[in-house]
Amino acid sequence: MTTVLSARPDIMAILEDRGYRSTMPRRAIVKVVEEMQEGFTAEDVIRKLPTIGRATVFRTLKLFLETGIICRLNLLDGAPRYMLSRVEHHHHTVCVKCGKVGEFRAATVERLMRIVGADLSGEIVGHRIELYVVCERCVESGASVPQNLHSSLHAH
Amino acid sequence: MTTVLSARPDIMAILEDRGYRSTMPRRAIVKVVEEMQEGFTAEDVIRKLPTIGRATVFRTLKLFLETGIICRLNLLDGAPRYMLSRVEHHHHTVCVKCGKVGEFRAATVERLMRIVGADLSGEIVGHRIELYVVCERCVESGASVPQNLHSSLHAH
DNA sequence: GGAAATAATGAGATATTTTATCAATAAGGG
DNA sequence: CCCTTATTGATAAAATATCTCATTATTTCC
Repeated sequence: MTTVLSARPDIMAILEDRGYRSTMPRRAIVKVVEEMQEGFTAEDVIRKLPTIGRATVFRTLKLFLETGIICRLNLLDGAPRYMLSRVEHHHHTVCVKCGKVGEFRAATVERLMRIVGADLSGEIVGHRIELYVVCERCVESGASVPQNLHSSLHAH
Repeated sequence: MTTVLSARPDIMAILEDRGYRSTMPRRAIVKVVEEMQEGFTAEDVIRKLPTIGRATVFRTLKLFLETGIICRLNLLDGAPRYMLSRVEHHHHTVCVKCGKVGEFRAATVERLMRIVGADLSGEIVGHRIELYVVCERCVESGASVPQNLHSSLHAH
């Protein structure tokens, strides 16, 4: 496992290369997304940019998602959360106590996909792995996993 | 990989063992959930049971989720989808063309968790793996993955 | 640099999904 | 059968997301 630290190259260039225009709202949202800590929601962006229309924020987040600029986390409940993508392919850890989001990479994951893929009738085009953890700080504070979460975490 | 076929034991008993009451709406929803094909939505259940209150359906699905009776899939967009849980721990495949949901188990997954866990500072309490695939039938019909999906499938 | 073409925006309505409230009802224990 | 209390249903409201379309901004082309 390796923690990925590299930041995105010039994000507006990614959009322009695909024929999208460099507009004020998009630049503003890029800035906010870069500054915002991981796991922000659409509403967080809207709050930070009250002069930009709601629809534009949703449209832009969707665009950023499609172009790989941000990625989306589907937590167990509540609104989807976003974070700036890193260059390299990776996966997320989510602390079930404090909600802290981390990331990890593992060569084993890629190998796993090959193994599973060999046994599958279709063709694998992507994957999503989310690990639910109790982060170090929460372990230290002695917090246990809420009982109601326990089953749903395991029963996929 | 093994396809898991075993059905749930008596579902109402699971609830009763936890002190929940066996009510008419819950029994009706259990029945619907058992009959419904995988990947149904809350709205599907509501449509099938028009005499039962909306709130009750949502409350009951949440209860079923917490008790592990059903599990939830967070697809790339749209409302969350549910399916009856199987006894054994497993994961899901989702066809990005036709939405068909499948499932798989792999010993490698469990091994992967141990490997990743050894490198992580916190403690793993659960995991979610979703494979995005093009299913056999869709491969045959020559459908390709929508371009806009491609990035978001890989950039986690 | 200016005009034409068109991509993008904003405002607000609307749709969708989910939760809260609370009086009425039904389930389970004795 | 009665009591206690969990559960329900109707409805309102919250939370989340999309649509519409007239207006504005960006790019392209000359």
